[in-house]
Amino acid sequence: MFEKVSIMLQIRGDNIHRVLSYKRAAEMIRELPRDLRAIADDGALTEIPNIGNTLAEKIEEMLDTGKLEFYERLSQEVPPTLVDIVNINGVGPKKAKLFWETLGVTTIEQLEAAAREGKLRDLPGMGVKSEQKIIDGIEALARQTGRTPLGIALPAAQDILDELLKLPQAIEGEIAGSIRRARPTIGDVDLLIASDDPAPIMDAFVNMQQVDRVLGHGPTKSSVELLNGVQVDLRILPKERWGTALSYFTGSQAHNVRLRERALKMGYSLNEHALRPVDDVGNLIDDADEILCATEEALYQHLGLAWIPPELREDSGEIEAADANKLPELITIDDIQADLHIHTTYSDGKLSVREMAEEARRRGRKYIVITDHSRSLGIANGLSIERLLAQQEEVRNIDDEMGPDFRVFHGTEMDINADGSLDYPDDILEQLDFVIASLHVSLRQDREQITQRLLNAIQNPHVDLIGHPRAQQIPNREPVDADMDAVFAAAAKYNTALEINANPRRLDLEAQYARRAAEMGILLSINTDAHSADQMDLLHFGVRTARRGWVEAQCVINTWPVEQFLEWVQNRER
DNA sequence: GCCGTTTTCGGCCCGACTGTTTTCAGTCG
Repeated sequence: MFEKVSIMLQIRGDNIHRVLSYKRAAEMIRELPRDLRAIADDGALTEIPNIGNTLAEKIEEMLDTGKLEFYERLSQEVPPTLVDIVNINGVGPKKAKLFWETLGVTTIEQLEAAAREGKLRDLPGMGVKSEQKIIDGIEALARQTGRTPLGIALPAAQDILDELLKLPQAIEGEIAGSIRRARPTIGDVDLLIASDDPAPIMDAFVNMQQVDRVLGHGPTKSSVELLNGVQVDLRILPKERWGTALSYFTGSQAHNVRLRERALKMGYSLNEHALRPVDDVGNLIDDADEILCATEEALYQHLGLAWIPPELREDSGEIEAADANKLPELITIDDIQADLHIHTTYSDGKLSVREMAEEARRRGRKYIVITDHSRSLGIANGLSIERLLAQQEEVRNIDDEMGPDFRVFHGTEMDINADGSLDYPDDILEQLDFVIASLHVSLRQDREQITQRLLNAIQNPHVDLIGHPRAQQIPNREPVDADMDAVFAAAAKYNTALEINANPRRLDLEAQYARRAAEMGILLSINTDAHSADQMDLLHFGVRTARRGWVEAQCVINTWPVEQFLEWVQNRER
């Protein structure tokens, strides 16, 4: 609602900072790891950054009545459907207002018809090209499938970058933007290349075979839309400006704004090229030399800050932490000792127990747990109690064969059934080394039921870990509607760990929830949930997600040596 | 509309590219 209001205010011509206030509030609310209602009940709405008294009141009104009177009134002045028109690439609030006031256009359909009839070209500031651009933009919008999952975007971006880096003019390159920050979904791909001769690289870029249309083509910046609908932006700057360029192009925008504000207070204007000295009122000092930063470290140092890992750059406290020298020591992929969530041909995996063990060992893991699906999940060939016990024998044998330096344990990924019961009885769970409980069915139950199912699992003394707790699938399946405050409270109380599932289709818990869990002292576990050997290579997505959640190694149980892991599992059951 | 190592009032980051204009507004990130 606030995002919509923000755009409507902009069309109306309100003060841009008021407009941005609504926009920032909307962004903040979207990323919250708690229910807005729970925060409101605590009277803590204004503790959310960018939410002041006015917006807090509006939130309360919406929570109480389901409506916002301010929006209703605004809708009388500005047709809400104009918001859709602003979503067309190349159309902003000014053009939307122009089309509405001169032609009475309020919907995308009307705009497309007007454009095709050639009615737009004669409007002030418009021309034939602009008219065609709007038609293209509407067609592109129809093709768009929304945000791209990180798991798709990252390898695709790497392919394009590798291709461009083959050119002799390219010195080095990096994927920047939200991919570098490891957001679970990506709006567009941002690439940065260092070069003193950008033109040939730009030309190669806009002429790549997978390019559908060129959105912009300049000497230092170009944008294209690929045939698959993904937008890719390329920036090229000289190597001696790499630090400011990479920082700028990594974002987030909110983080950049904070850095630039900080630079101004220190007497510098910061952009992607350099730091430039300014006077007291912020005007550039003409004859002063600019300060170049060849590395991000140098830039942050000039700003009096420790280097901030990209995953933290969301203006969610990282600048304050860097200022106080209290940045977390983020977990790295080398910290991971084990994979506690692995499937085999016993259920729906592609490889045998032995093959998965060998693949895990080859990738440097020190121990794994075999966790196939439980009996009720027929679609995944879930294991009956008999098959589960037979599997245990095989796991024991393979564990023996592989020697003391690589351990194979036996567990299960047990379903939390729709009625809230667990899929194996306690006397069976007791015999397993490690128990994951997960939601796979009846995910659209109401909040009370879903929450109770999760609590039932968390409270069972044999359940060690809740697998992919919110059961989301990116980009299509929304998370379950659970009371996460209650889930976290129970996990803390019963010392049950929560998973960060590394598969890029899940990334669940998401970062903001992982952060909150870790702050509450809840243990986490980053696992691949691998059904095949190559899925074991997706581990880094889970680690990146954990890093976005400010997670340090010691609160992730599979960073522990095997002895510590076993001790924890055994002690917590008592 | 938010917010405070200068401020409870008066600020609020910065630049590239396009298309329409004769110097810049609009859009985007």
